[in-house]
This record gives sequence, structure tokens and C-alpha cells, in this order.
Amino acid sequence: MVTLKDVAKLAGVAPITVSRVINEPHTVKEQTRSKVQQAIEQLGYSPNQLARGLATNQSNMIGVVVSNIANPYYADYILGIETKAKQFGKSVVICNGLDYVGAKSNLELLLMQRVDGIIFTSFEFDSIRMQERFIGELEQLHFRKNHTVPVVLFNPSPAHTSLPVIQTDNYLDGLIAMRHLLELGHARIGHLSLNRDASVWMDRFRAYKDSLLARGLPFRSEYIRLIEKERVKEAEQGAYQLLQVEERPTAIFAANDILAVGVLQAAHRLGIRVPDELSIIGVDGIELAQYSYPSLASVVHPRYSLGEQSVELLVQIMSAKKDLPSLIVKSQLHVRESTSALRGRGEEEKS
Amino acid sequence: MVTLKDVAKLAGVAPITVSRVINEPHTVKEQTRSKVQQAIEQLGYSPNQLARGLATNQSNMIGVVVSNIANPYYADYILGIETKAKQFGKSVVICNGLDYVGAKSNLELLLMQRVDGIIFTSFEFDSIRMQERFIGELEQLHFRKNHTVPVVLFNPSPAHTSLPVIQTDNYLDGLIAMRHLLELGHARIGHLSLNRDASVWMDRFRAYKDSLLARGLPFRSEYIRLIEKERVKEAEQGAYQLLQVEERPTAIFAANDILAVGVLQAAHRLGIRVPDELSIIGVDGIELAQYSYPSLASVVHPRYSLGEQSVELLVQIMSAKKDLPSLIVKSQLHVRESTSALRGRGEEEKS
DNA sequence: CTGAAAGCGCTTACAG
DNA sequence: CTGAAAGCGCTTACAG
Repeated sequence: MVTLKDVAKLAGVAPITVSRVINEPHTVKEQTRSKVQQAIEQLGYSPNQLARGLATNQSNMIGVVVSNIANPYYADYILGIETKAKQFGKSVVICNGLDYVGAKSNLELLLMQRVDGIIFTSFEFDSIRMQERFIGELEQLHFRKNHTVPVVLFNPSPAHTSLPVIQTDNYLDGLIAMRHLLELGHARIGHLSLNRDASVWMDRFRAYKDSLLARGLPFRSEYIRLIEKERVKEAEQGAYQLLQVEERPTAIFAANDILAVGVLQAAHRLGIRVPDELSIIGVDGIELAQYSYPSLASVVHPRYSLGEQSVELLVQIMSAKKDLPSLIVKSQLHVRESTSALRGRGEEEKS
Repeated sequence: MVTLKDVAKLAGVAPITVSRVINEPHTVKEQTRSKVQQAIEQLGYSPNQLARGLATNQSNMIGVVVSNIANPYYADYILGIETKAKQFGKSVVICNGLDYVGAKSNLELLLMQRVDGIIFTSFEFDSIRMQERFIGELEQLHFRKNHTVPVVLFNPSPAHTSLPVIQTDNYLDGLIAMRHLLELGHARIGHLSLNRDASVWMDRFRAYKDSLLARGLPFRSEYIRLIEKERVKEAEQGAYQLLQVEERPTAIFAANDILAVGVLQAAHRLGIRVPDELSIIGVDGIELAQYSYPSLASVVHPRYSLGEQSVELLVQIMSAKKDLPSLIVKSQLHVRESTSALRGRGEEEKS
């Protein structure tokens, strides 16, 4: 391997001068600089980041622990992270954090690699208790005297933590979805969600209830279905039950797009026309919802931008050497083809 | 930061002994080992990988340059890479390689980081010429005398290269898709693909033609549609034209699932029933196809496994210090709801 | 504007 | 089984 020394020798200067040409070119005289530049190109020199990192105590890498890399929700998010990280001259080390053990061991690896900071996405461990524990350990790590690693949590669950957080507003997402359905005149609205106590599901459910109450609409337990797994098939099964109660809901607020797709599938198989007989809305804005037939209305998360902002927040914390206020990023309602005004009510309005 | 020295001091041994406890524990006497272990835990020591990498000339990182991180095709692939890499004790640095400039600069960054090896996925640069150029530069890099970086290309395009390659068989994928349709009795089969000269599209197209010829079926140019962009919307537009020729195809082989979803959308909007009036099959096996309504038949790539195998191949090359034969991984036909026997022909068979 | 020395935190190779 | 010395390839801090 070509080293700084080799370049220095060829250019007839001291190694430190080569270092300067690379890191602070303006401090070097034009003439020597071009001499060094030439030597660098001639030898195809590529600075060793490991050595540089060791000397500067800065690796120029940021770690990202994603709860599940294969989850399509995170594809855009990761792209946003990568793009923004490169703008700051940083590389991205990506890890999967499917369970506590995996997340923990990946965290340790990242610490060994001396990454400049770490971004964690919302975990989906088996139990919320383990997530609590993990976040607790992160806090300990973060507030340790001798070596602090800047950390940003994206949509942590549980949400209460002293660490810097970037988050979407689950409750607001729910309100937005419900308002859309209510404004279309729907009153018999079902809710399909997950039987988990993470805030994603709890808060969206709370928004569902509050929205009904605010309109003076009854809250009917037969209009609620909580399934066990965040999968289309499971959601479809749950939706069957929701769609077979006596007074069928005219609209369903699915807690996210995966579940919404399941509802759509169920409607198709039951021969229920969407949106004529049933309106459906989800949350997240993943591709799957966009390319369903009919395309699904969704409260869309700006995932790419969330990735970018996660990095920005992390970098700010890194340079400020202190924590910054948490960030809440707004979602946006995308009305597509899966919702329509309630029949009858809609006609009344026309006349 | 706690260093090896600190641990050594606390344990009352030489630094090298601590190093041994970490890297080759069996060479250290039980008694000293436990003394050192205790000191490590007490201080919360975490070995500095940068220093280790500098000394051993091995970073324990592998680089991955993905043509487009946000492409859902790669989500599972990356997960497979990450999982397998961790089994080998390696971290994954992920980069986006949307265009030549981006791929090039990311390559340079990875080289500076002294990654142990790099995996490149098929590029989708604007022009095939730039892809050729990039692969050419990789070859140069690979066969350079003084510092060779092991490299694996996943589905490169153009496909002819002297570098180690792991690939799916585009031509075979096409044959499998076509055989399925032909066996269902279809004779009027359309093909929707991209107007690009990458082998993904060329080879699948060739398989389309050859399959027809092998059955003595006519090749009709009005049954072919090549669109400009790999997008559902664009595919839908292309499909309209395909579905409005006088003698409408009874089946369509879409060159991949994205395009197949577009065909499905077009069929829906034209009121053409799938699969009763039109069978559709794609290639890739992405989620989007699986959760369409009706669900789309596809020649499925084992993407998770492809990721795993990419890492395995890379690791083998790294340790063998020489190139290994290229790997071709088989796809698998998943019949779902979007294909059915040609009416009439199907009934004949029954009687 | 340029350089000689020391050090970042590990491991390798050689002793004992 | 354990250790002292040298080195990996950079940069920091101090001189001049």
C-alpha cells in the first residue's frame, strides 16, 4: 500500500506537508502543493481512514441500527440517511436490530468501531419491556462521563426518554386519518390495529377514539380489531371479522398501510366495493399502498426527509457537544382512490 | 476512553496480555485471564477497531454499493448481506450508487476506509457506456499489483467481466415465465419491458422470443411494448397500448414485477378480468407483486439468500486470495392468482 | 510556509 | 505462559 511517506518521498517534502495538502490545502504554498498533488496522483495514493481516525479520534462513520432492514418503510429512510451523511463526509454502517440480543451486539460493534454517532429506529422487539431496557442502557451509555456517543432515536417506543428524539406524531396521524373519514360523512368507522402496547398503535388508537367522541359518535367495540402480527395476511383475517359485523362499518382506519392492504384484500374477496361501499385509509405511505388497486389513501410519512433530518440532528449534537430539543416531523394526508364520501350523505350535500 | 493500557495496569499485566485475552484467550493461563476479564468489565473496556485495523491491516468491514437503496428489490438482499456479514464478524458499510459519479466517489471512500471487500449490485446508470466504464475501472483496481481489494459483482451489466460475479439467470427467468404461460395454453402472449440494453431486459426479451419460436408461435411486434422508465405508472401506460391491439393478448409476460403491477393496474382500469381474461406474470418476487389483487405470479429471486451468498463468495475470495468461479443462483416460479389456463383450451383438456 | 518529534491504541515478531 | 520493543499510517502541537 502506498502511504503518506511514499508520497512525501516522491515529492521531496515531509510527510506532514502531504497531510496538509490533503486536509488544509490553503496553508501550503501553491508550488509545493501541486508537486504533492502530482505525487499523490502518480502513486494513486488513498489516505488510510483507519490511521486518520486513530489520530483524530473521529472515524467519520455513523452507525444506524434499523429494527428491520427488510421493512420497506425504512428503505427511503435509509436512503435519506446515506445521502445526507455523505454531504457531511460520513459513511454509514448499517445494522439490523430485530431483537434485543441483536441490537445490543450491534451497538457494541458500533462502539468498537468508534462511530461518530448512532441513529436507532423504533424497535420491534418481542416485548416492550426489552425495548425499555435497551433504551435505558442507551441512556446510561449516553450520560456516561468518560466516553459519550451522540445518539438519536427515531420514533422510540416507549417514547419517554431523555435522549434526543426525532419522531412523527402518531396521535396526530390518527387524527388526520379520522378527520378525513369524518369529513367524508362516515360515522360507522372501524379500526384495525396491532395488539401491542407500543405508542405507534396506542396513540393511533387513542386518536381513533377521541375523534369519534369529539363528534359525539358512539365507540363500538365490535368495530375494533387488534391482530397479533404486522402482516398483510393477518390483517386480512382481522378485516374479515370487522366486515362481517351486523351493521358493517362504511370506513376503516387501518393503523398503518400494511394493515390497510390487508383490509383491501378482505374487501376484494368479500366482494365489497372500495371506495363505494367501504373507504379505507392507512398511515405511513409505503409503496405497497400507493400501487394497490384502488390506490390507498394514507397519512404519509416523509421518510426520506426523516432520514436526512436524523443525520442533521445527530451532526448538530456531535458538534454542539450537547443535546438538542427533540424534533417532531409532520405527516401529510395523501388522498387517493380508496376513500369517498358516504353515499346518501354525499348526495344530500350535492342537493 | 479506556484503553488496553488502562486495563493492563488495573490487572497488573502487560498490554500484550490483555490483547491475548481478547484475541486468543486459550493461550493465556486461566488465572491471569480471569483477572484481565474482570478488569475489562470493571472499566467497561471496548477495543478500538480503528487501532486494531491499523495494526492488522484488516478493518472487518465490507462495503456494499447498491444501485439504489430505496429499490425494494434490495431490502431483503441487504438484510441477507448484513446477517451473513455479522456471522463472519464483519460490519456493513452501505452506499448508494445511483449514477457514475456517486458510485465512483463511494468506491473511493470505501477504499479509504480499507474495507476488506466490496459488493456491487447491478448499476442503473443513465447509460450502459458509463456502467461499462465503471466495471472497467473496477477490473483495473482489482488486478492492480500493490493493493488488491476483493470484489463481487451482483448481476452486473454488461455481464461479461473478468471479476467474480454472482448472478441470476435472466434468460432462464424468462424461459420459466414463458413456459408457465405456454403450459396454460396461451398463444397470444404480450411482452412489456424496458427500452434499455442491459442484459436484464435483453435476455428476458430473448427468452420471450425463443419460447414463442420453440412452440412455432408467431412473433408479433404489436405484442411488444418497451417503455422508458421502470415505474408502475409508465408500465400502466405501456400496457394500455398492449391491451388495445385488435387481437388482444390473453397473457402478458412483464419483464419484472414493477411492470407487472402496471399491467395489472391497466387491466383493472380497462375492466379486463385477471386472470379470466388476462394472465400476468412478472419476475423478481417483490412484495408489491405478492400483495396485489389478484396476487401476481412471479419468477422469484431468492434475494435474502443472494445477499448471504454474495458475502460468502466475497469471504472465500478474501481468504483464498484468488478469484473463484462465478455463481449462478436459480429463481423459482411462484404461481399465485394472476394466471390461469386459457379459456376454451382449458375446457378442452377437462373433457 | 515547512518540518522533526511524539503519540493515537492496537498487534506482530522476537525473547525468555 | 508472559513481556519489551517496534511499527501500523496518520495528525497534533510545537519550532523555526
